[in-house]
Amino acid sequence: MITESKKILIVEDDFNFGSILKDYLILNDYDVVLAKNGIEGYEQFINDDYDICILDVMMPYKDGFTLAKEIRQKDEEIPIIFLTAKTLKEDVLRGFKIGADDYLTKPFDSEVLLAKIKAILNRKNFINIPENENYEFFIGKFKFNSKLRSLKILGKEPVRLSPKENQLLKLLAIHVNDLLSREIALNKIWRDDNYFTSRSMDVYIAKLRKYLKEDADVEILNIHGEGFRLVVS
Amino acid sequence: MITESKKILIVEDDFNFGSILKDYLILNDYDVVLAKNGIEGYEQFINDDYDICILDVMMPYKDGFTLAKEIRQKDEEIPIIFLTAKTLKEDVLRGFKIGADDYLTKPFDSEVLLAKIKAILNRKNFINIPENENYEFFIGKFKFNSKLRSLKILGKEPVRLSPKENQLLKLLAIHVNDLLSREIALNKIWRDDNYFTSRSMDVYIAKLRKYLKEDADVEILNIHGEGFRLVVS
DNA sequence: ACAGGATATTAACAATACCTTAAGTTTTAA
DNA sequence: TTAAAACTTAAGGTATTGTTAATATCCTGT
Repeated sequence: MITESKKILIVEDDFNFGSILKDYLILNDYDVVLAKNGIEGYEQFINDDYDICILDVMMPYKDGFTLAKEIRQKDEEIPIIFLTAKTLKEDVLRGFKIGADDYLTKPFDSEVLLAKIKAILNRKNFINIPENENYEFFIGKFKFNSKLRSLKILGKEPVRLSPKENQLLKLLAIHVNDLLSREIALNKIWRDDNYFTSRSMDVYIAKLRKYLKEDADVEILNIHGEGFRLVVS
Repeated sequence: MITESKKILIVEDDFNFGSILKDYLILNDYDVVLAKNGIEGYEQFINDDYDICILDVMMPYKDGFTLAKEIRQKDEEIPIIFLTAKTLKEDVLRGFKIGADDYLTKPFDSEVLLAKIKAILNRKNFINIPENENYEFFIGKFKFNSKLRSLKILGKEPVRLSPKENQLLKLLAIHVNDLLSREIALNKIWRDDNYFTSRSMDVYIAKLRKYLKEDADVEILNIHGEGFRLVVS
C-alpha cells in the first residue's frame, strides 16, 4: 500500500492495556506510538505529526483532560478520543467541552474503537484542506507539477514522472541554482543514507537529466562529494 | 439574529420520547423537526435543508439504517447520529459502516447528546467545504448530469450510470485535470480504504473509461500509487 | 415472498510501473 | 596516477493497475 498509514498517538498509563491496544491498531495498519503518561505524551505530540490522539483520562502527573488542552493549543483540529473507566456525565461533558471528538468508556469493544477511528479520519478526509503547498515549478522551458508528477515542455506531451523521480526533481527545484546535498536528499527521499541508496539516487539523477535534455538551458550539475545543483541559465 | 439556528431532523417512532427530545433541543436553540417514521423522515429530509439527523434505529416500516442509507444517497456528508436501545456490537458497527457520525444507546443523557451534537456541528463549521452543488458537468463532448445519473454525448442515447459509476465520475469531474486521490475517493464512495474496495474502484474506472471512449479528447489517467486524473484536452 | 435483472464485489491473470541492485565505464581530486 | 565518486545501462523482483469473468448482493415488480 502506497498511501502512508495514519499515525495514532496513544497516551495510557496502564502499560498492559496500552500495548494490547497498540498492537491491535498496528495490526489494522495504523502507525502507533504509545506514551505512558501525559508528559511523555505531550513530548511525542510535539515531536511528530499525528492524525489522531487517543488519551486515557485518569493518569498520574497529568490527566488526559489537561493533556488534551495542551494539545489543542498546538493543534485545534486534531481529533481526540478519550478513553476512561469513568462514566460520570460531568467527565463526558468536560471532555466534549475541550473539544473531544469522541468518548469511550472502558471496557469497550476494540472493533467499535476501530470503527470510530475510521469514521473520524474519514470525516477529516471530507474536509481535506486543499494542500496549499507549492507544487508548480517553472524550470527553464519546463513546467513541473509535482502534485500531478508531470513535467511538461511547451507543445510536447508531458513526461509522467515516477514517485522517486518526482520527489528528487522537487527537491532540486526547491533549491534551484543552489546546492542540494546528497545527504539531505537521501534522508528525505530514501530515509537512509548508504552506499546503495546513493547509487539509486545516481540512477534517478541520470533519468532526470535525460528528461531535462529537452531544454539546453537546464542542467543538473554534480558537486563532487557534496551533491547536486539544478541550474537554469 | 445573525447566525441562523441549526436545523435538526429527528426520526423517532416513540412519540413521547420524540417530543421530549424535540422540546429539549428547541430549548437549546435548535430548529427541530420530528418525523414519526422512516417514510415521513425521508420526505422531510428531501423537502428541507438539515444540518444533522438523529435517527432511531428500530422503527416500523423502515428502520433507521435503511433510512440512513437513503439519506446518504442524497447527501453524503450530513452528520447522522443513531439512537437505539440495542447495544449489539454488530449494530453499532453496521451504523458506522453506513457512515454514522455517532451512536447513542438509550437511555442516554440529554446533555451528552447535546454535547455530541455541538461537537459534530462544530467540526462541520471548521470544514465547510464550499460544497459543490453542481450536478451538471461538461466533459469534452459529454454532458454529465450526476443528479439524473446520465452521461450524454450529442446525438446519442444517454448512458445511464449506476450509483457507483455516477459517484466516481462526479468526483473525477469535480477534480477535472487535477488529481483525485485514491484514498479520498475510496473513503468518500466506499467509506473504507482497503485492498478490495481499491480493486472495486479499478473496476469502475475501467467501466467509466469504456463510456468515455466515445470522445477521444477525454481520458482517465492513472497516477501510479496516487490516484486518477480526468483529463480533457 | 420470489424471480429476474441490475449492481457490486471478488477472483484471477495479464500488463505495466517502479525500484533496487549489479557491473562496467568515466570523471574527479589529491 | 590512482582510488573514490559519479555515470550509465540493464536485469530482476515486487507492487500496482487493467481487464474480464464469476459470484454475490440488492432491488423491483408481481
